[in-house]
Amino acid sequence: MSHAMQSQLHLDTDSDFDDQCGNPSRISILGPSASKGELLETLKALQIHIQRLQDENKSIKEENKTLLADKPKRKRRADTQHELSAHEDTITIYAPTQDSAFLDELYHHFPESLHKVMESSYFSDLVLKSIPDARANEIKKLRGVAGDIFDLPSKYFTNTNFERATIPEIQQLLGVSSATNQIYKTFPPVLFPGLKEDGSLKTVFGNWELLARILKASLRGVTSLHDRSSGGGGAHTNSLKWSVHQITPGAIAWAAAIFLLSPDTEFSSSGLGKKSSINYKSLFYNYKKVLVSKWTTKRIVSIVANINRYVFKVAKGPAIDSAKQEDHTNAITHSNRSVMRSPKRGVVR
DNA sequence: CTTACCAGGCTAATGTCCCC
DNA sequence: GGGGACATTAGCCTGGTAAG
Repeated sequence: MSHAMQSQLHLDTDSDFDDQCGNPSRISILGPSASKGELLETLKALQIHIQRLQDENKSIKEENKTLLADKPKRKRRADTQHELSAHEDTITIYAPTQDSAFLDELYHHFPESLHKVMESSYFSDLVLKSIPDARANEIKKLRGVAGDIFDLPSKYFTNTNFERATIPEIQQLLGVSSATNQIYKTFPPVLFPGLKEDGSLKTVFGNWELLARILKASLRGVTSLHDRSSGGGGAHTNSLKWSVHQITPGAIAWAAAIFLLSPDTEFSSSGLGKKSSINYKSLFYNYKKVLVSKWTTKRIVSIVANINRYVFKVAKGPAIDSAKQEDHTNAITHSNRSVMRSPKRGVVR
């Protein structure tokens, strides 16, 4: 999977795309005389393959995130490199723990020249330690803009200890009836358009705008939300560093985790909320399962297209002519919009 | 005491604007 | 076009807090 790493080095995403999709050698597998049935068969196989690749891509991104968080970017860290070579090759990779499995997987994604370094306990300590750290930074960033994302006063979120459980609007989003009745659902109203729950999950994740805002803030930086006529640059955003050009089921599932709304003040690595006792980990897997299994359905496809457009389309120059966005997802966009604008969302800021 | 997490302040990187 | 001023970003550090 070194390809994913290479693509970090250059930002020309289009050429990547061409490499994979327009590669003549792949097409020639079929030969010029392929029948319609063969073509369809191949197309089907390719679609399945792509789906699998997207999933794989997601986990690689997760790994990348960790690694990049670790990479000695700042000068300060440079001197620690010397200690490494002197370090005895303590091998902690073989213990059958989850952490070790993770490291083992990382191991295979790296060039051989780095393997020695990776076997040092210094490396594993650093990697495992930086995971909560990177996550904390991400949460910190999102808390700062959570008010914008949810259309609620930002003071609800900037202070982690704010009594979010007592706020009626948040109770509605989470589907709890009162501050004392804190039983959380796997699919709370906030995941549905217009906060209308649907047990059959026919409309779940229909509130793509909310998910898209979370993902955009996370991937493109907080100011990308306000869509101002671009003030300045800034260090590379997460989407550049991770070479993310489209969202994945895991990304949506992550954005859907309702941690920001919950009364929890910290995101424990166990995936369990301390105050709320929400099992975020199982929520994540539930959401991901639904998304992956329905990834090719018309409804999810249009949601994904909407999110992708919102997050990744660069709104350069004057406002994009809405007529130009005419395509098959347009109808869905509009219908969703009208549903989203329910009276409940008219909260003053 | 150690570990895990987070907030706030700061640092280095980097894109855009604007004036020459 | 060249080169700062400026804005903005993620990452780092420190210190506080809570739990084991």
